[in-house]
Amino acid sequence: MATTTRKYNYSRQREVIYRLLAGTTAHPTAEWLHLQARRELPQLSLGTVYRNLQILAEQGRVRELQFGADQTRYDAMMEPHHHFICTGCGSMTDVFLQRDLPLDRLGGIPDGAAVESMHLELFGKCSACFG
Amino acid sequence: MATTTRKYNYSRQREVIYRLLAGTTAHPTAEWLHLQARRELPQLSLGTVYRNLQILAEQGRVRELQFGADQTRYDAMMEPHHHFICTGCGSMTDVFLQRDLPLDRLGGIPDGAAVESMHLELFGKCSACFG
DNA sequence: TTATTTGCAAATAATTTGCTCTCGT
DNA sequence: ACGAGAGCAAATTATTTGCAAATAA
Repeated sequence: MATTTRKYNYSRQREVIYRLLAGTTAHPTAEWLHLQARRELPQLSLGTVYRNLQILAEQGRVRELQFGADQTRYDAMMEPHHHFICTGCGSMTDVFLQRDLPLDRLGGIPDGAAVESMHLELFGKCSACFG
Repeated sequence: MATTTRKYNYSRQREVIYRLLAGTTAHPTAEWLHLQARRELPQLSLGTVYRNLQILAEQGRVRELQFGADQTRYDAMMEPHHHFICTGCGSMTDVFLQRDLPLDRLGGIPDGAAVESMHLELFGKCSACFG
């Protein structure tokens, strides 16, 4: 398979986007990043934001997150971790496992399949949305 | 909050869609369901499929699934369960936990937050894609 | 100077919606 | 009869892409 490698030049836009993403725990969308980044780079286009988020993901500096929402969210926290998602306001909070999940307690993993990573989604109400 | 209730009439289209979904473990997309259902209901439109999948979800008969893909997938298996997702071919397999996950091993759940449900995503290669 | 990146605008693709008509009760 | 559901096409929305000009190496 042609895992065509690729060369990455420096780009100010990309670093601004990355810095913003690394500086928040809010798991923002491309649109939010665009809005923020424009305070520094008023010409920055949304297309460029998307392109750079893709590149950052290829570089392993950023993770794309999906959950029942319409927009992809991004995360610069690359330590393995999981998420608590508030079903009230949609906010995502990082959750860390103190020990690995016991894979032996899982049934139904297809024969011969190799699990490479896992992501736990916890749904509920955050304190602001419930108490 | 206005959880506006709603009345549901019987609809042949809806039941065909549900039956197809309940009859497969493949976690199909709206498009696949549309294609299949049209063998029985040649006039069925894709919009109707989407509308009915939404209603079925409201009724708690169907679950919407998202994972890094572009298309939403649907699942009529409503027992709590989790998923193994092949990063090669994108197939999803149901995974059942033999015991509940030990929530006490999780760190970082925001104070005062109430976890209501969880979904574990396991990523890896299925036997066809790796061996 | 050569490949990469940008900004802009136009193109995609999945999903939703408006409208009129038909069906379920 | 009356509201719920269908079909169709047009509209939305997030994301991607083509292209000419700008930038990095």
